[in-house]
Amino acid sequence: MLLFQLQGSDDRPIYARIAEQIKFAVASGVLRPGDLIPSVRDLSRQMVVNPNTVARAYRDLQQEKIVDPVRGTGLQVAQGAAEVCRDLRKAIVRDRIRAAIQEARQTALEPTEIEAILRDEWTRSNGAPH
Amino acid sequence: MLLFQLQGSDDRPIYARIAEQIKFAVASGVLRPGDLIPSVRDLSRQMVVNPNTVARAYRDLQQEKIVDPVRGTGLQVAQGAAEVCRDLRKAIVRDRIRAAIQEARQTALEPTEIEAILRDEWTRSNGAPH
Amino acid sequence: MLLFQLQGSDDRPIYARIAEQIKFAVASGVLRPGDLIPSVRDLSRQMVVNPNTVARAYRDLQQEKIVDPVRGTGLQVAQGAAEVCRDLRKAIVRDRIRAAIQEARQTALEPTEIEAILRDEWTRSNGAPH
Amino acid sequence: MLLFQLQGSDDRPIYARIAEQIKFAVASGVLRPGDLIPSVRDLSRQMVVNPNTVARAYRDLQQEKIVDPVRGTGLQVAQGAAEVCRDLRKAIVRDRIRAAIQEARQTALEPTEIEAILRDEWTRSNGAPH
DNA sequence: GTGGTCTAGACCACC
DNA sequence: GTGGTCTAGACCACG
Repeated sequence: MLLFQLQGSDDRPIYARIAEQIKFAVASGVLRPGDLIPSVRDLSRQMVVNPNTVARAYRDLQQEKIVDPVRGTGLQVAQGAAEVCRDLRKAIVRDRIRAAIQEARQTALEPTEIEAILRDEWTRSNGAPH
Repeated sequence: MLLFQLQGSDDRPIYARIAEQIKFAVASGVLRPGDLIPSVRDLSRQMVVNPNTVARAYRDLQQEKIVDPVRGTGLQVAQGAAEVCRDLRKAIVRDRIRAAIQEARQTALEPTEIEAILRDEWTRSNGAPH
Repeated sequence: MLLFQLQGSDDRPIYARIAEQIKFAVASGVLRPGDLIPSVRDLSRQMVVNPNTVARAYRDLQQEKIVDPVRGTGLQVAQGAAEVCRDLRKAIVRDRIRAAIQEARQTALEPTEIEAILRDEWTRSNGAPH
Repeated sequence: MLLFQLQGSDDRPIYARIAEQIKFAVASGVLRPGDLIPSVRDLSRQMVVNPNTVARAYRDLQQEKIVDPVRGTGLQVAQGAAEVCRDLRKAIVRDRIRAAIQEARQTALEPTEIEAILRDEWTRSNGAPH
């Protein structure tokens, strides 16, 4: 059974995180083209979130053509979605890392220090994988 | 002469970016304990921003004990501020990088792919330094 | 029904008095953890004060972790807040009394005279309770 | 030699504290009618304070008839000043204590708790006199 | 509906 | 000159 939930500290809007989770589920193959995603009502109950918030996430997903409406049934993962999401996922990851590094540079920290932090955090994340 | 200005795309509030710039200036030694920071009016003129917005940033800096008020004169960098800001700066950088890596992991990307991206972006940032 | 209002003569800023009233309401149990505090707009209307002034008070309360934001809903009293506020209230009272006594001593008044004033004012305040 | 200096934490304006110190010196007999008070320049240097600030304090003292100008010489303590200051001193002390007690009552603390604090702080101030 | 941000401009106390 | 407070009103994101 699919389980979506909000992770800890994160100041991004809830609807964006919900949409992202769906995309990542598609990207990793947990959800495949043709699969129905959870109904707004179900997901909102499961996540203890206002239904409007889930609806907003789903609206965004429709606009991005990640999901298609099926009359009287629900929303299904669109045909091209898997590939789109895989690309998207990688691009998102890359963008965030790029931004983090760029910001680090702008603080006038020594490049060697930044590199040390990068190595450090990478190995650390290997040691205690989520 | 000190030059503060708002960088390009950044969705954080203006006052937060102003406060951060001051902190980084202190961290890097451009501003030292005892120095007066630019007056609200000067800085607001220089940055083309409402004086209240600068005032808000300065108020936050006071609460964090980064600056001290000198009645009728202005705000001066507090005594312990340099060290505090250096630590702060490093902590901020570290946190952002950690968050970026952690999110990358949560997307179920292959670790080797993440590592590749890290390397790639790091060298890329060296090639075209800020 | 909760009633907040500005008391008579007091040269402290309005936002500080608003924040203090909230704290005291929490300390005395009128507001309990999980309760929503009045909305910025409601309270500003009730107190005949600019909404920004109330917002400023609420922002301070957030920084002190007395209240937590619930996105799109309002601000609720934080979990640990009751105890914090009780301590705070007592500390405030104690500090003010200590300061008053200390200043009395510094004026080179006879200790017996100070003590007499203390007794006098205490009984007087009992006679005509607020 | 007379020594005036600013005490620690106190958010009242500097000029008010200077004026108060002069008054208390008169009340306690350290300064007597006819005595010259320090010149603006001397006192400002001694207290490491802007001369304007001392001048402001002296202006207030003149308006209250605590000191009289002596042409080409300076300011001297006025004739009736000693008695005025003694009364003033007591009134100030009394007012502050009254205000402290009144505020304590408004916080909805138990009267017994307030009384305990009063006793406690009074004995404490006896134990470690300034 | 909620709070958050920003602008504009007035007034004040202090030095 | 300095910062601090307050008002008025606009706009935005979120639920």
